[in-house]
Order: sequence, then structure tokens, then C-alpha cells
Amino acid sequence: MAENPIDQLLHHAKLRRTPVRAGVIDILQSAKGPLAAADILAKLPPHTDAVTVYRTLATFVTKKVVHRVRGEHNVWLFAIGDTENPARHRHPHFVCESCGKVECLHDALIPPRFAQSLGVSHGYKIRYSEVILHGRCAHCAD
Amino acid sequence: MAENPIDQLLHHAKLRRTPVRAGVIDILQSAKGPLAAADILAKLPPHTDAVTVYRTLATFVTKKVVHRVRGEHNVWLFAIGDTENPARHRHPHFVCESCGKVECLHDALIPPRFAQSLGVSHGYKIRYSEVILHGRCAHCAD
DNA sequence: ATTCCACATGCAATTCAGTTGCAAATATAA
DNA sequence: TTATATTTGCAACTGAATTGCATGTGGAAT
Repeated sequence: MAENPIDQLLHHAKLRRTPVRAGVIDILQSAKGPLAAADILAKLPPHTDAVTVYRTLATFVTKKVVHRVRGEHNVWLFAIGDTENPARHRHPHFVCESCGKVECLHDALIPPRFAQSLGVSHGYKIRYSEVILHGRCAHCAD
Repeated sequence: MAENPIDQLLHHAKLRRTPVRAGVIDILQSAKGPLAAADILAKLPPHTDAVTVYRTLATFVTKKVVHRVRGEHNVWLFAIGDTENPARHRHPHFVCESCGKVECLHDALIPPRFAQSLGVSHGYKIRYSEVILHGRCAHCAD
């Protein structure tokens, strides 16, 4: 029972270690940004079942192992989150409208009470704010 | 050539007046919030073709007659926008995680330079900020 | 009022992300 | 090692949205 980082992550989330789960975590950990299920599937060993990947990702989202963002075309993209600190999942994201690249702005902080400052009607309870910045990345700008 | 509001809107957008276009505008104008293509289709006369509705909405988006928001389950929702003032399309939206209702926060203002304040990397050009507040509406709260 | 044609529509077929049901396989605790 | 709750794999399905193409039409030009 070697407690490498992946084992720790899965154990902490109370999930069994399976090849697909370990593979998905490994892929997301070395990814530069959020990936679509199809991208992840393509990086997994051949013949890996897509349904298993979808279910793995869904499980990871509910267990807060990963978080998901919407890409330009309403496709879910997944990124490793901070299991210890769920609030860390709630960072803004950037989408490049030219190359489609998506980035997590890990360190950006959505101002506390930001939602309230927007004038939500009385009686509404805000749980979290989804912030997606659209523009052009350094590579695609000008 | 009666220049009622719908005619004005279409004429301003340099689009021909057709029954489906007029119907979609009429439906969106009297809607309480953003609607999915399927909702709009359901309110149009029977046997209206779904493809026409999708194409109509796509045209309206590019002509800035309407704007679109993503609902809870990655489905596009459409709402009438301010054709005169495109910046008005860029308001925050609210999604109720309980009943699924989506609202335009027409009057809320995303602070100028909000995006910049989030610490985007150098060289990135932000075109607009997408803000979606998730929570529970007054009806679903507590 | 009539003509004409770029633009808009209708239909059928297709794509693509994601889901569901169920039987077989397997990770882990006992 | 065994027992069982979980997870996987397969096949079939759903639902949003798109595409190709032939037909129809709004409205400017005549």
C-alpha cells in the first residue's frame, strides 16, 4: 500500500484506486489547463471506455478531486482542484476566443461580497460566482 | 410598411421579417427570463421547424438582437438584448440551482477593470467578463 | 403590380457530448 | 481467502445542435 500522491488523493476522497482513476488524475496533474473528457480519453490507454471516463470525472467532481469549467462551446473541461481547500476551486477562468485554450486563474480572488455588490434581488442566496474571462491569450493577441 | 417595434428591430439589424423571426422576438420580449431554443420552439406555432429556430437564434446572436447565457446544464438560453447598446448585453446572470430559473441582472454593473483586477497574465487581452451567480432564488431559498 | 434572386426555410440525416441499464469484473475490508 | 459494495464495460439511448440541399419567399428594383 504505497502512499504516493495519487493514492493519497484517492484515499482522502474515499475512492478506490482503479487504473482509469489513477490515469485521469495523472493526466490532469500534468495538464497545462482544463481538459475535455474527450481529451482525457485520448491520453488514456487505448480501448479505455468513454463511459468510465465520464463516470470517473463525475465522481471526482462530487468528491471535489477536480472541478469543471465550461469551454467556449458548452463542453465541460476538467482540472485538478485543491482537495484540501474547496474554496480554491472557485477561481476565475480565462478562455481564449482565438485558440480556445482555457486557463485556471488559480491565484485570482473573486472579491468577497462580489455577488452582493451586483444587486441581486432580495431573498436570493448566492452560493458561488462563476467568472469566465473571454479574450485573447498572449500568443493570440494582436 | 408598418414600423412596429419588431419591424424596427429587424430592420435595424438588416434582417428580413419572417414569421419565425417575428415570433421569436415576440416570445423573447414577453419572456420573464432567458429561454432555451426548445422552450421557444414550444411557444411558436405548431410544426415550426426546430432548425429554423436554431438558425434564427444564431443569426440574432451575431446581429446582437439577442444574447445567450448558459443554463445549468450547458444549454444555451436566449434573451432579448439592447440592440442600441451592445455593452448592455454583458450583464451578470443568476441561475437558481433548485428550480433552474435563469435571470438577467440587467442593471448590475460588472466593475470596470474587474477583469484586470483578477491578475491576468501579461499580454492577455480581455474582451468581456462572463459572470454567472449560482444560488437559490427567493422562491427556492431556505 | 410584377419580377427576380439573395436570403431564409423545411426536411432528413448526422454529429457529438453525455447518460442509462445491466451484467460482469474487481478493489478493499473483514 | 472470502464476501460484497463499487466500479467497469458494453450497447443502446437521449437531447442539443449542425449540415447539406432542394424549395420557398421577402422586399428591393423595375
